[in-house]
Amino acid sequence: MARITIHDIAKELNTSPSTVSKALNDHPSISVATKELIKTAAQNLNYKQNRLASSLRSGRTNIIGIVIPSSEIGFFAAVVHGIERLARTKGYNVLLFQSTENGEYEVEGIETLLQTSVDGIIASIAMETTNYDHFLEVKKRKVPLVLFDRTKDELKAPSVVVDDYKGAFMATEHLIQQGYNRIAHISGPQHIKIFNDRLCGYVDALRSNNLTVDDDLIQYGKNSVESGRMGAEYLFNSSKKPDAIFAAEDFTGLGALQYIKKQGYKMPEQIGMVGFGNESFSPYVTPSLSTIDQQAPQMGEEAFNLFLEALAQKNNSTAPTLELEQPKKIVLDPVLVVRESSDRKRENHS
Amino acid sequence: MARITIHDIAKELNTSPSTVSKALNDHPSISVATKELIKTAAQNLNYKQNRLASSLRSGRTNIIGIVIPSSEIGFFAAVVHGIERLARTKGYNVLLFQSTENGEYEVEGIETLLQTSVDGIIASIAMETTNYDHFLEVKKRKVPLVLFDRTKDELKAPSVVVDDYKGAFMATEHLIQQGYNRIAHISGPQHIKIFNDRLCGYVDALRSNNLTVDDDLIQYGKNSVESGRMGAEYLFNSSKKPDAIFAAEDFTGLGALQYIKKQGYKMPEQIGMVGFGNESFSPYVTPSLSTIDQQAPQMGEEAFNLFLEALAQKNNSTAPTLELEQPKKIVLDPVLVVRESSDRKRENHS
DNA sequence: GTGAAAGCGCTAACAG
DNA sequence: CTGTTAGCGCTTTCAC
Repeated sequence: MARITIHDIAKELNTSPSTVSKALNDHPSISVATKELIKTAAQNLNYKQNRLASSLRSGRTNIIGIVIPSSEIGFFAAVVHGIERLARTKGYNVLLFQSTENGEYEVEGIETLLQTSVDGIIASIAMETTNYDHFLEVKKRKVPLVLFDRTKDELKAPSVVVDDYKGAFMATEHLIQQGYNRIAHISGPQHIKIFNDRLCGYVDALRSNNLTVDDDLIQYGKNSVESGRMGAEYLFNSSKKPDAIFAAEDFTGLGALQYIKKQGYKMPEQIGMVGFGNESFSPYVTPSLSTIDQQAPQMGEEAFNLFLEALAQKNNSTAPTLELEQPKKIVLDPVLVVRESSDRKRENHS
Repeated sequence: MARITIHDIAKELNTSPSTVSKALNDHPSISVATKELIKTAAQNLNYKQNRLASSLRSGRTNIIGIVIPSSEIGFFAAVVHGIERLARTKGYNVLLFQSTENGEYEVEGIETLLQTSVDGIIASIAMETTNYDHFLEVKKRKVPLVLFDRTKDELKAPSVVVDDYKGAFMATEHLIQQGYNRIAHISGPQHIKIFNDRLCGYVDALRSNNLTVDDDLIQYGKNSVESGRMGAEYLFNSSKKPDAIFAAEDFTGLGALQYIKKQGYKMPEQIGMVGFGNESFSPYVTPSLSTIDQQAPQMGEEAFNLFLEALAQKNNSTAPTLELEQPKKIVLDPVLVVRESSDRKRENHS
């Protein structure tokens, strides 16, 4: 009645456990006939491999760990989807951790993944993280580490990001082309690279279009609907009201959008707005929110591919892993998604 | 340079592996002094437990498997959050599978969880699932199984749901109280219990308010924005136009809402609308969508508690588990969330 | 092409 | 309170 093991199958067929193991793993040195025999017997006995035992012995789990801030942020959920979809085809399963932007939870998550002997870790760093020892630990244990979106160059891990600078530049220039010229920016925490990059893209787009950069038009929010609302409130109560806002991500943009609507401004006629991230709600708000799409599913797939590369490199230990060389960094092209909130030229919204 | 094991610690301290193991696990039979000693040594050597070995030996993984249709549906993401938050405090980790509503993936997911020897499985059944053998397999292997939201009574597993009938009744009655009287319903696949329950709640609310139930006002959709749009289109092109819609979930509601807006109807003045599920986008659409909140985080916590109960019952094998008795079923109270799409009496929207 | 033997790292009796 | 022993179920040399 207890769980069926390869010993049971071996006994049943008067053969040895090792033969059964090899047969079930399609080892080349087993004849097709016995493989057949063993596989059907396994089916009949309703045998299920014990992966713990297998992994303990072989040193591989075929599990890849993912650490993200939150799967309630559509972007991360979509990246995970991309990873999973590809991982499945390669025989990998996914163990998911959410840090909820909390540094300690992130440490715990990494710890657990390491204890579980995952074959690799793909992560996007939590907002609150300031110490990176846990990631260094991953590298020290020679577990392949790949970062995406919220990366950290100092960790020298292969990574995949969208070109945040370019995306911000595109968003800002789009607003300029729509005829807005007092464009404000609500950014995020500057210790996170992507928000700084987006800020730089915004600034450079203004400059290269001969618009002045006004510090008073730059707000620093915390990536929430609420902080977007507050940022907009501040901007519109200042002496230098903007006529458009580029928000560093869609949640902030949504908050700002709500405030602007509430104040009775017409959007996009009077005020324009572009977000960043193409969140799932963005097409559905009114006016629908223009944004920069970050190519989430691709990002996931690229991240998984980087993991496979790192794994191959690790196993192929003929080369002693030149730690000196720069890790591979894949930069995806952002895509501008124009919706009602910035489409002043057409004004084709209902 | 290789991974540190308890043997290394034992050697270091001239003691035995078993003592080290016990100390690290806070076994009562070890003196506080040696525990102290061993723990600091472990820290210094940067020891990390090998959970595979531990689990293989002990028979417990402290991992709980979750199978959901998709974490891109806010409700499921929120339930998972609820489970995780509680599980963490009890020393459990979560292994997450998404079936993407696909029956085969669901089978694969369950299979993998079983192979990984998770201590229990919490699941919500995929739309496409019609065969339940994989869930029966879980029970056969004596792995505690808990279902939530998309449950199946025949599986005789403990479960937690929101009172779907009551929620639908509340939603419909709310529309009636707002003065609507030709209330349509866009439902979901009827082989899924919750959608049938919601349909019944709708019907009974009409009846108990002396409104006639008109089959032509009932549409059967597939839980997507698109199918909501189509359902609404059909209803508004029929000879019997409704003046309100109760949608079986928010995605459908959103699609219907979009169609209605596009047609130029004023909402809620002319047409009222209530959804179900309180998706993350629902407060942000225009008009914001009234809905039934399903208490997702609570649902997650209750589900985890049911798992703990089942586990306790399994271990406490003095009683030979009366399979005859009905499994525990927790029914949460739904909460009506009134927003702009149905708030005709106040009409306090911007 | 098949089987015997060893052991992955840990925990759980049990003896001391 | 500590140490010895055995073995979880599997994979992997290495003989045959």
